Amino acid sequence: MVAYPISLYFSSIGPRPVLSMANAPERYNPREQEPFWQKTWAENQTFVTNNEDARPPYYVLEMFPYPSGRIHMGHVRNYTMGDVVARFQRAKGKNVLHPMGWDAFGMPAENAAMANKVHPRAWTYENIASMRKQLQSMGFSLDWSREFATCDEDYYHRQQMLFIDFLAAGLVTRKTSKVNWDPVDQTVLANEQVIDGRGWRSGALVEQRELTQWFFKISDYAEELLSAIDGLNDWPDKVRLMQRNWIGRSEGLRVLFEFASGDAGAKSVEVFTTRPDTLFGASFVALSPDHPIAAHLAEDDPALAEFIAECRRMGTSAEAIETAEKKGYLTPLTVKHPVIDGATLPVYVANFVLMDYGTGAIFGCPAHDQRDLDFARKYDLPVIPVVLPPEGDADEFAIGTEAYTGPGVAFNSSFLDGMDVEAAKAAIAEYLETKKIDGKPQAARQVNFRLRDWGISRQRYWGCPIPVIHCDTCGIVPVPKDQLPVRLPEDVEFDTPGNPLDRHPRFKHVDCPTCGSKARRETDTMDTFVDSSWYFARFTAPHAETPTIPEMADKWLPVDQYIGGIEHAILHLLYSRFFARAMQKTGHMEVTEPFKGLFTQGMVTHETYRDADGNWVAPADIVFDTINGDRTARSATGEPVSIGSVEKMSKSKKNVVDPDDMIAAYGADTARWFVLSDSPPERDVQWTEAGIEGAWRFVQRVYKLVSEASDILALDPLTVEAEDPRSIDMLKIAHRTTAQIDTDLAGLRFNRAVAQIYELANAIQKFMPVVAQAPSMANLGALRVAIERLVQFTAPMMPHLAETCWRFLAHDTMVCDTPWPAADESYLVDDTVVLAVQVNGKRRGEIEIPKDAPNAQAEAAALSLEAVARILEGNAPRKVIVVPNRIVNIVA
RNA sequence: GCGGGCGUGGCGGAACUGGUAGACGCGCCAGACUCAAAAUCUGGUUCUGGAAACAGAGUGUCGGUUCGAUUCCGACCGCCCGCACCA
Repeated sequence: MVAYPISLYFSSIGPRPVLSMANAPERYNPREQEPFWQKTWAENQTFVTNNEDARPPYYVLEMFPYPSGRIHMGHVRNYTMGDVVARFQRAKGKNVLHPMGWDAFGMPAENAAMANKVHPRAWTYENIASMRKQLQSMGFSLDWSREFATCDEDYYHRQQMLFIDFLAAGLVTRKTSKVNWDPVDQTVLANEQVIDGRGWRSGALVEQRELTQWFFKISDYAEELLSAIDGLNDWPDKVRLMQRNWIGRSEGLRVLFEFASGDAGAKSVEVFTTRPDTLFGASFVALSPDHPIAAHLAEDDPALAEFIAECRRMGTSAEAIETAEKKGYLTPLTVKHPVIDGATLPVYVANFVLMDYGTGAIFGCPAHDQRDLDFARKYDLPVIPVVLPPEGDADEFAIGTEAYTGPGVAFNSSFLDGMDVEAAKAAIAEYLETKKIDGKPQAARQVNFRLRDWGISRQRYWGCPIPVIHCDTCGIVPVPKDQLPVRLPEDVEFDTPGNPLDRHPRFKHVDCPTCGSKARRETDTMDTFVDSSWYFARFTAPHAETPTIPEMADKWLPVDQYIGGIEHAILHLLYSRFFARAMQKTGHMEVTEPFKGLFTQGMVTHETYRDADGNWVAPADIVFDTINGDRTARSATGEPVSIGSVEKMSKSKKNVVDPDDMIAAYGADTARWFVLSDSPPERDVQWTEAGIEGAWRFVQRVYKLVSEASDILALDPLTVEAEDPRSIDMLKIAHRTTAQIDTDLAGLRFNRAVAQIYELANAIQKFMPVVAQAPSMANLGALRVAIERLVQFTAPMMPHLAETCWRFLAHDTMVCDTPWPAADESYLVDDTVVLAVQVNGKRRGEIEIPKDAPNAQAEAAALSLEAVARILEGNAPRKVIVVPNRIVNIVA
């Protein structure tokens, strides 16, 4: 049979399309239909959002992609979910904003420049062009008129304006911080470029190096960012918890320890502790390798200097520091124990003490802190338990290999004995606050945050230039707004590592905007997290001369539904929350929380394959056989291939499926349906060939169902109305499905909505022969309701197929413009309910009784069951529990 | 190392707030249609025993709370995400 393109039959979306099922192709052809509808939507500007539209606004946003060059299945899944939300809300009568852009600055463009001699700009925009094409072939309801890339001059220009405003508002500061330094390549490395302590290109041992850098003062907002989490009710609890822990508010005590011996270059050292109640169990003091006292000691102690140097070769990531073996260097210093007269404690320099948390010095109480305990066991220090667990015995309680960190009462602790942990903390604080060392109180209570200021300086080319000039006379001078943007120069070389801006004379050497004397332009660019911290606001007025138009930002923000990967749960979301506050402070909008609803989706995974030599093999190059019931794989050339574990799709393991291939083979709708089916959206989904084929079959099934239904609906209705309860059953299912899908889509439980749609399709399929045989008004009416709803429910997920089907049902409008159907409550209630009957919690039968029947009736019906009587053996039940309309449990 | 999460048939998963475990899909088995195959349709499908009725077991492991636990609590095992310069 010749597959005529349906577009021949529906050559316009005008008011009178020609409908003829007689000539329609038997199978749905996405290659014809998908481009047709995409073109139709584009020509009609169906998804272009008007800011002035009177309908209630709804802003749905997916985390924008990095333009790596190809979309991957993770993108397909993420953007399909967002599109379902957008199309669903649109059908619900909202004015939906659903934009797309590109997170386009970043390291890969510079790496490509070094590897392939291609300019980062050219590389990036080429990637954007091909990815845009790919996304467009998916049929997403995006407003492409608002598209931008963060590397667009327009965008980074406005970002520089924001920086200048933040600087004026006191939200920016400069201070030193450590970076990974590659001594061979003479360049700063990202954490991911440090592999086992060595630079990824040079292989040289990485050193920590101090640089003066730009920071956003996010820590000023620590308390506010923490407390506002309580209001983020539409965020996953796990993300809220992660953010709380990241901010890490802790109440503790700063305690001065006076030196007893040795030359520290100071009279005392200040430590921060959250467990001052364990002070009587202290057995050492440890300083960060970056502590000034450690530096002072190292001046005359080459061994210590070497130890500190060794610590600095660990790289700067917390992960590297904390997973390294705990090591300490015993200094000649001792300190006086603050609460035990005459006692002294040794002072170590230890690799696990961080300079930028607390005071850079700690006291160790090994009995009640695991890290301290490991350290004490290693260096043979005393372990004195001072907190007794509830029901513990003070004479017998001892610490083995595990520290006790739970609740209890103080003991071995002089005047604290008998107090619980909280009371002991208060008592010791009160005591030390009144004592003086060197004229200062020995302790002060302090609220401390783990959250550090946000370092935004990057010594790289492909980022937003920080718009300031360093003048020897005037100091730091912001570039005047009328001289913005500070443009990235085009003529740069990537032959040598390091920052091309720093060796670019015309960029670097400028005159001071204030005094006109020779000055230096800042050559650091901004962290790409800055770019992604306000793009959601820019989408509300993407062409404005200013960063935002405040009325537009306030109209749309916060984003009603934000969707992206869990890997962004902390940094990106926290930075964006900070940015919203900073933008409010500087008058760019009123909203302080950028994302009202947040959804974090899981990854797309796939089996891995390796050939006999252990090389990874791509799924596209594999043929599967079933031998003795076992699934085996071989390469296209017949070589055996072993099937490995299921892992996140990654280029390195070649277990990737190219969305383009899927779209070419099955069409966008099938790919969309597959990524929504089965797996709950927050969980990882495994891509399987069987799964995609199942989705393809359902596409064809819907098409066939609708075309058959449209034939039946064209029958002449019987003039005599036959009473048919089956039409009522059909309507009940249709309305029940309506109610369920509404809840499921609103809650982003796409997999459940998919299951509902399958059930509706199954029911329609069974009902159609009934209608064909008895085409009464009631039956025809029920079929029309059911089949139209089936098409409407599939529309957000498979929009092209749904539009085609909608035409078959004699509509001359588009389904994407059709209001969402409502469930009729009267079809949702049943007169009777089926209750399970349990004996001792085990299901033994069921009873059907009227809904809301009295408990006594349920009990009587349950006891009259034969299976129940058999188990009771004539004995009276000890107890009967009736949960109305749910269950009866008999305790024998 | 620290913080967070996940674990249910052969497979993906469902189960509202502690109330019938396995909806729906995939796969498989049987049947229909076909010269045949594909496609499609119908039925079956947690495991063990049994012809069946039915009985027993069962939601990573071990234990606890409860009339009743996939759901709550504790310990453990495995996998995943983040850890501030990947995006």
